[in-house]
Amino acid sequence: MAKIQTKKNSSKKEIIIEKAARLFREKGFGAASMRDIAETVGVEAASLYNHIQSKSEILQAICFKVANEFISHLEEVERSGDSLLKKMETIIRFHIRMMLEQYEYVYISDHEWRHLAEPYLSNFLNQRRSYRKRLGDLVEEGIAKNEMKNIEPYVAVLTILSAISGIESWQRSRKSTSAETLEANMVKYLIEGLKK
Amino acid sequence: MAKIQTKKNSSKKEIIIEKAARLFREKGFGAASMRDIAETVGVEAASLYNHIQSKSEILQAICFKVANEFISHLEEVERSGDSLLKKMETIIRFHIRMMLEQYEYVYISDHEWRHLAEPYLSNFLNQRRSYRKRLGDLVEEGIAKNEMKNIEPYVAVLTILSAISGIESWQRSRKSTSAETLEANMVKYLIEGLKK
DNA sequence: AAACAAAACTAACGAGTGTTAGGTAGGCTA
DNA sequence: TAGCCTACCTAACACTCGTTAGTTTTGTTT
Repeated sequence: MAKIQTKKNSSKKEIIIEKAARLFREKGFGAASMRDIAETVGVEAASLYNHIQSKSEILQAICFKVANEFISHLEEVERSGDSLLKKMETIIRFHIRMMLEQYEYVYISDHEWRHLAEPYLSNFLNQRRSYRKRLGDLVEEGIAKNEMKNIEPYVAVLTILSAISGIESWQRSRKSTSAETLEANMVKYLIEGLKK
Repeated sequence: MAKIQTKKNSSKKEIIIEKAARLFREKGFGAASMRDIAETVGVEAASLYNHIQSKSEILQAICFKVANEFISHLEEVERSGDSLLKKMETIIRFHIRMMLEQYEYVYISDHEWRHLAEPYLSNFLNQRRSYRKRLGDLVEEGIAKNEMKNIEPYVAVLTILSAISGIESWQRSRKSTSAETLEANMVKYLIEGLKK
């Protein structure tokens, strides 16, 4: 019998994913059980299966939602007529804001993707590799056009993306430094370090 | 009955920790079972308990070994008479080399510490916070002495440490870029971005 | 050869895992 | 009102988990 996707169904599914995301981030994918998720949703574990097909499906939904957002933003930036340094800054700011506004989802996509089942795992890694390659091409062009320092593009991209992903550890203690200060200073460091 | 620590005993314990580290890194602490570890050691799971006290103990040993190495290196650098920029460069290079040479251990200390049990968890986080604070003080002094750009010290430290920890994702595909290129270019990016 | 301790083994424990089967209450439509 | 579908429930299955108990093998020392 085919599942009919009603409004109620899809919104409950979204609630489940949202609650699960919180738990996956706090305890890790493996340590967060279906019974844990069910409890925060306010339902028995078995009832979750009226809305989702498996625990894996939740992880897949989260990882690919995030990946798609980054890819489509990149395509938008690539089409723009900005300078290469400006393009990189736009991308860096987008990453930082995603990390601030969609913390749970981005964190999981960064740290729990290894628990994806095949073929989603390979798929995810291919998208990731391709995304980084395209960022590297932007840096390479920026160097060629004398906008940027001669830093090996792969290493520059790795440095930038890793630095941003470390905002995760700021999220746990948001007290002393504001989000604005964080964004402004990290952009300053990463962009001025890249600028010729 | 007190356990007697013979030479054989301690070396077998080290083997167990080494093999476990590999598995913790590959599958995560939660997903790597004692039976997995036992298999790679070439023994039954129950036999592991002749050498270690618990699965947690393995994680503790790894995390604190790494933490202690970083702390004692920092103390050495603090005592040196180098400029502040040079001090930071020394620390950055040390972090990168640790990431290259003790990949498994450093990775686990970076990513699996959340599975530590109390009171080790709090202890670990305190050491981490104190370490970052001391790095921040170096940056703050570097700014005051006009050696460095005025980047919020906490953000600068976060950026540096996160960037380096991202070398993890390079380790998985070591083909195109050599370790030397990686170190040289990352140091260049992080130091020149910091230099006034 | 006898004695001893270290380190391996088998077997099992209690708890927790994702998931399925089968049943029931409540609301919408014919 | 009768039928139907959705979303919940309880109960259970077939594992796997870390760990312990009790026993046997192995290797060294007297």
